[in-house]
Amino acid sequence: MNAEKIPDVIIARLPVYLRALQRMSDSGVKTTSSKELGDHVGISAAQIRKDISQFGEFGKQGTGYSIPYLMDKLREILKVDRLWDVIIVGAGDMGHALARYQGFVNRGFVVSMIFDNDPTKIGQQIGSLVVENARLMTEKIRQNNIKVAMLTIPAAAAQEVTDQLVEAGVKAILNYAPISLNVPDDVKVQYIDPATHLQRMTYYL
Amino acid sequence: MNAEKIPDVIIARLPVYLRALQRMSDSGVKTTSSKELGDHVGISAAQIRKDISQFGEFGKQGTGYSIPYLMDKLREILKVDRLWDVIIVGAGDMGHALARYQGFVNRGFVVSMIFDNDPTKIGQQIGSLVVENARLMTEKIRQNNIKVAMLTIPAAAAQEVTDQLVEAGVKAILNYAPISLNVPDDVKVQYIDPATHLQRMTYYL
DNA sequence: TAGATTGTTAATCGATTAACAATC
DNA sequence: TAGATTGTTAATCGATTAACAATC
Repeated sequence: MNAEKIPDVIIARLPVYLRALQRMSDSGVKTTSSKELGDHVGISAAQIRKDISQFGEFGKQGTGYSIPYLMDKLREILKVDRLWDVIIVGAGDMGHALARYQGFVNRGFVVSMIFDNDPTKIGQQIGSLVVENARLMTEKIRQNNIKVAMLTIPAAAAQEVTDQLVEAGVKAILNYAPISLNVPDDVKVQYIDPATHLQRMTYYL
Repeated sequence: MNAEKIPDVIIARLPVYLRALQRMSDSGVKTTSSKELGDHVGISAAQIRKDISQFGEFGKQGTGYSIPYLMDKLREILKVDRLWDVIIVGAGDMGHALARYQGFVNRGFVVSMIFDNDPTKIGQQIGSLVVENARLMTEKIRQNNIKVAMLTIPAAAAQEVTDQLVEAGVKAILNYAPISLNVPDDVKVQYIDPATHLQRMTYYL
């Protein structure tokens, strides 16, 4: 048990390590070193070792880390050694793409519902899901104890819907709307805004 | 003129400031303070002032910042006071969603081409674009002097296509494939991987 | 054993915050 | 003018790197 507060920057890197380990594992490799893993993800070996050692002694001197073992440990730490039900709010193009994305389930997530308030979209089939009426959203969130949501609606509606999600018990929001959200301290938000990400690179051009 | 190297973390925050200012501007506000802007984006007033002051004295004591003026300056700094042609590689669900996204053009970007290597997709119309043969990609990149690309292909093909993009002169890649890319120092990559972003939040649940 | 690589400490480097004189 | 808020300095805080003893 580790009582120390782990810095957010370290937590943010762990999924990247896990993703790289998954790829090594897929290609049949069983063992890696902090040097090799660091080369893969563009981070120094010292930092990799420091990050991992926050949670225990998962490596062996001389031989490095067992990939399956380290993956298990990282999954435990990140709490993705289970399947989280995730909802999508907004059945536009982005909502569609996420609903059909095959990459969630082996990384700890299942899209279990998708909502919209547009009558022409409600009832529509997307993959194995049917678009549900947004008016029922908070009720369904509570019934199914949903903690994780992805928000793919216009910026103008995003804060209001966020307030509903939070009120219904959602604690993690992946926000695709191009706006900063206001949430209580115990609710986490991650932002995905392609224009913002592009603007982080043009400075260097 | 500022010869000092501006830290990457500051550059990464500027698009967020710009986005918040745009929203204030849209709602008719003409002036803001570091305190108010900071409240909007969840960053301390001191940090906002420090960040902005790296580039000049854009505010006025007593009254704060003129929103249109500060937006102009941030756009100049980020080089989004112009329109960048951007290509999409991969015409799957995500490529579709990005090709039809309306949020680029007023933030400095125009999607000008989309490529795929799947014969059933080549020739397909998406919005105002037609899916082009990936075999022509490097040629078209050179012809049109493309510097920015979005990558929405499976992880297995991502590094190979990245090498082609780099070889053809692309300097900024927004990568939607769930894999870390290897690029030269003068090429920037931003990562968008919804599963990774979700995994950054489950730790806290 | 000899070589390799971890976990950890101490040193360095960088980023954030607090405080306030300057000034609109 | 009086109040508000900037730009900037110094202090604090936190993160990264380098180095190496421990050990597989």
